[in-house]
Amino acid sequence: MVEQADVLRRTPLSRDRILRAAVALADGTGIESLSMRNLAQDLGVVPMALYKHVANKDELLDGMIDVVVGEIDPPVPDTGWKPTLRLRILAARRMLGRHPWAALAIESRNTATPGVLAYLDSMVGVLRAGGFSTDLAHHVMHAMGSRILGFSQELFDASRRAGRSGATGPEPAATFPPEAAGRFPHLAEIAGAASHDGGSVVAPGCDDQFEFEFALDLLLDGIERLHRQGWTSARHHRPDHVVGPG
Amino acid sequence: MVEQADVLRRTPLSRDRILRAAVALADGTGIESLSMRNLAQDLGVVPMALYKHVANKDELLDGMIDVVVGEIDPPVPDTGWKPTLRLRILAARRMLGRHPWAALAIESRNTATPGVLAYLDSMVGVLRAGGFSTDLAHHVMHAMGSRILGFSQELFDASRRAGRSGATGPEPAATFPPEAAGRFPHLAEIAGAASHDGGSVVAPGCDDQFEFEFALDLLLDGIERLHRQGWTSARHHRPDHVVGPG
DNA sequence: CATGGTGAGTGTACGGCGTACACCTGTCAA
DNA sequence: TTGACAGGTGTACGCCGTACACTCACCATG
Repeated sequence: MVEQADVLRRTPLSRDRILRAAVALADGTGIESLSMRNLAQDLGVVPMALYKHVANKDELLDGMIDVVVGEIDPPVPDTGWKPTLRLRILAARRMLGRHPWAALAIESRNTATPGVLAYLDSMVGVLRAGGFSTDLAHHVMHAMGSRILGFSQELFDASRRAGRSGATGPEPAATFPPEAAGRFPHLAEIAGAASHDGGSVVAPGCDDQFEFEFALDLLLDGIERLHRQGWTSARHHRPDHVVGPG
Repeated sequence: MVEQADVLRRTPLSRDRILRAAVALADGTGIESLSMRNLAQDLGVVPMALYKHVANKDELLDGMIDVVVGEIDPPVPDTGWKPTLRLRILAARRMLGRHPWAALAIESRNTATPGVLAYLDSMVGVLRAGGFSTDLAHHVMHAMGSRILGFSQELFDASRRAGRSGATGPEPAATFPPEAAGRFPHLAEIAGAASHDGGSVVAPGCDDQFEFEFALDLLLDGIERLHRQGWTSARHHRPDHVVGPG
């Protein structure tokens, strides 16, 4: 025991070890309970020791983001831009499933980390290789937005809840209490409409993965259509904002 | 002077007055510097006085959200679901322009506020009135996600920056420092590609409003297509996740 | 071997945060 | 007149990030 703790304490701190411990801590107890003090304690070290390896908490978060973004599977060479993008976005989504805190963390930062930039750059590369003009690729990247990193972009994302990850089972309807059904009839009507009557779905709630892929494919199909039509912003962009794929 | 302060102090506190002051404070100095202490000081009152009217800071934030969501123009009756949705979403976006902190605040909360639920309910109502099945309306609401509240859904939203709102002019490229251009060639190529060569655009950066409407119309057009085709999840939802609008 | 610089880890402290809890005080019904 | 009560106050606790001065092991150099 003492020996093991001793070994732990003797293992030298390093930026890498700190980042890995921070990711593990955030995975386990949620990002909101990731404090420099908790992290230091996990590492068997005094809080201020961390500051020899990371500038401050913001930089720590940036590092954590790059760690998890680096986990996203690289793009697999495929027949075209569309399946390549699709598969990689689904891979990013799997990463977010492992690190539910990452979405909010990335969105809260005001500046892009190198890892995120590298990811985005490679995604643009896929588009360009698929024959997209710089113009269209630009607008497509904006239109995809955070979805290109696998974000669900739902208003109330169950997996985003800051508390303990994993086993968020008990309350699928926590965001829509039953007593509100009367005041919001359309929502109530909609809520159970994920009847999934075609499949053997067990849960009464809706299938997150299905909703994600539905939205993703809706977007990708629209993009493909624009690409085939040779869409160009020159024909649509007007100062009075009569715009759009129309 | 003393008299005015006295009048201020004499004006009884109320939940409403607190919420309005909180919104004004967040608008002015950013959500991150909205503390119970600062807010109390603005109101000429001691911090703990606030707790007679709001349960805690989370409930305060919920109240603030409902205040600003209530500012969104009501839906204007129109020829159909598409322009109605479009106009109201653009109205929501204008609200977010006035209250840049609101997007992050709404996304960070894990439970829907009554105001947000009312907004969503009315949007579902528009879809249903437009002839959407409960099934399709359900999936459409998921696919729109936070965009239905006017969220840009961009990864690095300039207006989301927590600091001072307004006059964020000086650094449009803060998220993409020029020294990174070499390491991210595709991004560099894309960055300037918002050439807008068809219009009289002044700024070299891209036009947020254009990008937003581009993405919105891409989505709405796709939805319209599904609607016309009588899309139903029964034909697409399979347990093995071969899904999508295809 | 002595020495002195260097850098990792430590200890203390400060100002801020949300908020529990006991307290005062002005108002108003009985 | 009184006594309950609601709204505002003061103090205090335990968190937070982190500035700053420190100890001390290590190692290149004399």
